[in-house]
This record gives sequence, C-alpha cells and structure tokens, in this order.
Amino acid sequence: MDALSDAQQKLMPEMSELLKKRYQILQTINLEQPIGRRTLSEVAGATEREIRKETDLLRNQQLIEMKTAGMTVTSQGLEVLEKLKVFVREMSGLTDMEKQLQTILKISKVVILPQDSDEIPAVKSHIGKEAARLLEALFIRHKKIAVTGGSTMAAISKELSISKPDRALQFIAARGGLGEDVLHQANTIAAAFAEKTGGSFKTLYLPDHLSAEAFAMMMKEPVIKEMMDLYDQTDVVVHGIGNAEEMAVRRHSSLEEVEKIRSGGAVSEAFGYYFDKDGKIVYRIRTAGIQLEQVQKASTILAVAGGGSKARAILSYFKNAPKPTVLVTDEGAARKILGLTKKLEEL
Amino acid sequence: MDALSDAQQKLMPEMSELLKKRYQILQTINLEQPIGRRTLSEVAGATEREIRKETDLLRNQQLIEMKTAGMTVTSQGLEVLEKLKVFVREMSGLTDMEKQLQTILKISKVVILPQDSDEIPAVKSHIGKEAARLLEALFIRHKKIAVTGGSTMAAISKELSISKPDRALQFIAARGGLGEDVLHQANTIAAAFAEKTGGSFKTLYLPDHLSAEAFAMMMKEPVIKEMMDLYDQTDVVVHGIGNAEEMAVRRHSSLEEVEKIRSGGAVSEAFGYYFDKDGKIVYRIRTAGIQLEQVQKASTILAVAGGGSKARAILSYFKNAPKPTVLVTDEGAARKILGLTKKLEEL
DNA sequence: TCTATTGGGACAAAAAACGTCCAGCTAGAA
DNA sequence: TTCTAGCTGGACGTTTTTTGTCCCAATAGA
Repeated sequence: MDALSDAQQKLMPEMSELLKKRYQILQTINLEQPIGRRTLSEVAGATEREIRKETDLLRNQQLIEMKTAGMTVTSQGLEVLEKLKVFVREMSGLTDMEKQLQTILKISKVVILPQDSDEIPAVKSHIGKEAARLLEALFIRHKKIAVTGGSTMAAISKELSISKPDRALQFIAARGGLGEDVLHQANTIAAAFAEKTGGSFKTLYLPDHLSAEAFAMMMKEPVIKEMMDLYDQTDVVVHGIGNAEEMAVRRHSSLEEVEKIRSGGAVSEAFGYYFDKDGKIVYRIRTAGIQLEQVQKASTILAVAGGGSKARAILSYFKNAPKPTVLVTDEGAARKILGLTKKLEEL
Repeated sequence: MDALSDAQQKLMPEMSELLKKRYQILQTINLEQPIGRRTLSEVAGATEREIRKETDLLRNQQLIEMKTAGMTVTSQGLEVLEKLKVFVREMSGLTDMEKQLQTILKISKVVILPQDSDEIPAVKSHIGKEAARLLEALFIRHKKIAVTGGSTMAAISKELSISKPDRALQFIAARGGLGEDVLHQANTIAAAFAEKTGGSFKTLYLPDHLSAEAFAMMMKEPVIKEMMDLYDQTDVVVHGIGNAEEMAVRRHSSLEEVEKIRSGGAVSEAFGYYFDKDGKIVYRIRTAGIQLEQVQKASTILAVAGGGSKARAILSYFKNAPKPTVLVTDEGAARKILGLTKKLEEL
C-alpha cells in the first residue's frame, strides 16, 4: 500500500469497504454473466435492493450493461477489474496474509481470494478461476495430472479455458468413487478437465468397501495396475481438502469407520486419507487410488479449499503436506487460520 | 492521474467530491486553527450539520483534535494534507487547467487553488497562502518588492511566515491611498509585509484627486521623487486585479471618472489603471505610483486574484500583461475563464 | 409455444441525515 | 478578578434517503 492510498483511506475510511463490495459484485457479474438481479443477490450474498443500487451505479459508470438476458460486464468494466485487482488485494491485506500463511504452512505458495465462500457462494467460483489459471500455467511443462473429487474441484473445471486444445494432457482420477455423488467424483472431474482442455482422461472404477481379499485381488488386475503405474508418473496433483466428519457423513461411511475417524481425532481429509490435528494419518479408506507417497513425488501439488469452516482442516492437512504445494484459498479461511495459530502461540 | 486512480473513480464516482470536500475542510482547519464548528461552517461554505458530520469523522480518524478553544489539525492530519495535495489537484483537473491558462494568458506560470472564493471565503486564505509561499521563494534573490492594495493582498500578508527575518527586504507601496479603506491600502499592506518578514517598507502618501498643477508640483518633491526612483529599481511586483466598476465604486470616484470608465468599456483594474476587454488602457487614476512601464521592467510579477466574478477582469488584464507574470487564482475563476475563451472561439 | 428469468416501476416502512437549538464549559480579554 | 465570546456535546422534531418487497411486461431459450 503506497502512501497516497494510505492517506486516501485516512480521509475516506468508508471507501475501503465500498470498493471491495463493488469490486466483488463486478467480478461476480463477470464470472456469471449474463446474470439477473435476483440470482446475483443470492450468489453475491447481498440483498436485492443493495445489488440493485450498486448495479444501477455500475451501469451509469458504463462498467456493466443490462439486457433482457441479464447483466454483462463491458470492456470498460473488464479494464477496471484488471486495474484494481492488485489494489483490492493489497487493501484487504491479502498479500500480507499470503506471506504469513506461506511461512506457517511451510509451503511454496499461497493464493488468497477476497471474502469467504461460506458466506458468499460466488467466492467458490473465484477460487476456481484462480486455481484454473494456475493450473493452466502448469500445462505447458506438465502433462500428467491427477485430480480428486469434490465441489471445489468441480468449480475449477468450470473455469478452465485454454486458448488451444492440448491433446497431450492426461487427467487421471486420483481415487475411485469414494461414495460421493457422481457429479463430484474424481472420475467425473477428470473427464470434465479433459473436455475443457482437449486432453484425455483415465478413470478408476472400483467398488467401495471391498473385503480385504477382494481388494487384494483387484489390485492385481491389469486395468487397475495400469492406473497405479500412472500415479507413479504423475507430474501434478490437484486436490481439495475436506472436513473429516463432514466427509465421513457424505460418504455414508460405516459405523465402525466413523468410530475410527472420530476416536482418532481426525480433522481433515484428502485423497481418502484422514488426518488428525497434528497431520498424522488416522485412517484411510481402503480402496485403490493415489498413495500419499506418490503425491509427494509429484513436482507440483495444487491444494484448493476455501471458507472459514475449512480452516481447521487446512491447518491439519498442512502439518505434513509436501513442500511444493500451492494452496488456493479465500480470505475467510485465511483469517481463521491466522487466528487459530495466533491463539496457539499465546498458550 | 494514473490508471489506478482512474479505475478507482470509475468504481466510486462519489469519492471525488467527498475527498475534495474533506480535504478542503481539513485544510481550512489547518489554516484557521483553532476554529469552532460555526465559524468553520461559515468560512468553508457548508452547513453546521455537514461540518459537524465531517469533523466528527476527521476526529475519529485522528486527523484533527477538538479542544475547548476549537479544532486543530494533528500531525497525522498535516501528513494527510501533505500527501494528498498533489492528488487533489490532479483529480480536480487543476494541473491541466493551469497549463491551459498559461497558454491562453501567455504568461510564465499559473497556480490554481481548489474551489471558488466567491462561494467559500476560506479559499481566499488558501490563495493567500500559496501566493505567500511563492513570494517567499523569491525573497532569496529579490529584495525590492512593490505591493498594491486590496483584500487579496491583505490575505497574502496574513499568510506570510518566514523562517528567519530578512532585514534586506524592502516593500514599496505601489500606489497612494487610492481612496480605499486603510486596512486594504497599499501603504498598510507594505507595512504588514515588512512586519511579517522583518524587512522595511516605504509608503506613498499623496492625496487623491489633485488638480493637474498641484499634482505636477508634488511630483517634484524629493520624498515623492525618491519613491519614483524606487519603482524603477523594483525587482518584484505583487498585485491584485479588480473589476473595473466595482473598484470605481469602492474608490468613490467622481461622476466624470465613472463616466469615462463606463464609456470606455473598462473591465479590469490594476495599479490604478483601467483596462477594457482587449487590455487597452481606458483610464488611469492621476496620482503618483508605479507606472505600467516600471512594472514591465520587474523581473517577476505576481498577480493574485480569485473567484468566478473576477474571471472577466483577469482575462482583460492579461491581454497585455508582462510575460514574466505568475498568476495565482482559484478554480472558480479558472473554469470561468476557460468557459469564456471557449465561447469566444466558437464564434 | 411455454416457462423461467429478466429489468424497471412502485410504494410503504424504516433508517439516516439534517437543521436547529440549548446547556455547560473554558480561554482569554477587560 | 470577572466577564464574555466562542467552543463542544447533547438533544430532538423534521425532512430526506434508503430499504424491503412486490408486481408487471418483455424476452430469451427450451
């Protein structure tokens, strides 16, 4: 933050919030266009009246246009969005927080997006977009990419857009179904990534909750073995981070599983592994899929998770996460993580 | 204006006015401190409520302090004032206007201060302060300074403040009484300048409206002749510019004088000379004082006049003003001058 | 052709801003 | 020392603005 902006904020303290709010609205319109007042008010977490007031202003400023199909961002609007991007980040202290988190989590890079996806649904899309941009940059040098499931991963796939299709790209489902609904399964996500980028994808279909013997047998099957080999060659891993209990519930885990997860003090989940607050593996779902050791061999790992509710999980997972991990998260999660670590230090 | 501020203003168009308003209030407090709400509201041209709202905010921001004696600017406030000075000027387009006026009026430099002194009394003080700063810079190399009268000149004298007294400075009253009230006479102003700077002053006392013979005789008097010689040696001339009719009235000019001024189409007045819209001398008060030719010999001339009502007069005077003149004026006058010249061009 | 969604209009209710006064205090003049 | 002008902070009825909420005609897309 330069001295001028500093002085400006001294003289106009209300500016900060206002700017952030309008920026976010404009950004959300850009992401979801064409979009109407009502839909926008839901996704941006504001009342209809407020959205109306602000969008009227944005139109007067010729930053957006209103047609019968909905509101769209003008080229001027895009320009403003571009110009203020860094400024809004600086102003919200995001750049500072990124550096702090990088140190605390001991990883190579952290990217924080404004607001909290728990409160404002659109933030999830913003996270997705940012992660998509980061991932696209990796496509140039890395072609074998393992992806997991989850709604965050789905958000990334929605925002992927590549200038020219790259047939060399290969997306590998990092896990089987894991009991999640089809839309958010790793298999579906891998297919979506491939479709958006022009690459190919490999899926892993294996029933959950197999008996130990059946599992051992399956692992010898060529189709499955092929996947295991692919995991070894993986360049990039893209994954979400879940709350342990939430994931257990969503996956309809058996009572004994839930018991193990709970008694073990599991906090976070990733790749089907459950971690406690110190990052120790408490439980792992016995199904085929990428192994933690294989993840660690990847040259870059992209972890994506946002929302204040994910703070504890993120903190837990990163206790033992690979160094070359890049975390994409949001302000809500970041602030809570910093709050939690500060509290710990005080004790 | 940089791209960032531009984008900021696109997103927050209300910012501009708000910033200017608060800046002006803060600046005025700085100039008149300690000052109370009511006095400030009068001098700043705003309602008491508004002043109250803004000053409450400024206090919360720790830019001002409120004591029983009145409000004063804190060191933080001063800093903000300093930091935003250039920005506010840029934002109001003053820098642009200065360049335009410089070309139109064909002089070496123009300094424009925000707002209109016709509407906001405090602006006169701001003009005075700026002129004082410019003048002080000239003191280093120039010691013989001729000054005229008028309320604007009085404003300058109020704002003069010099780090260490300079006994070498000599202030010369450019004219005699000219029928104005004592406080705004050139003689009084010269004395005030001298007092503020530690210099000396020379006054010119000569009755107005002398007969031609008496005038000729007086001109031969040593005291008067001495002044005439001083005018020849003048380095710097500081003067105001008046509206012709207004000045005629204020000076209780005789009917025939008023008639000459009116019929000649006089628009402006300076040094007792009356000029028409093309800058031609229409009439001059027959009394001792600096001659136009002597003014033209000075190395620097500081012309100070503000307020929209002075626009025509300024335009008139500068038709034939010396090139090395520096004009200090305000936004109100500047905008009107530009408007008038634009209108002329269209015809 | 039908349906879901859009922007714009409208309006009562709630909230904020405004104009205006007064009381009590204090610094500086007399 | 007393007096007075000018200061802040509090108060309050009256506008003015903002807010929440509906409806409506238009239209894009299925």
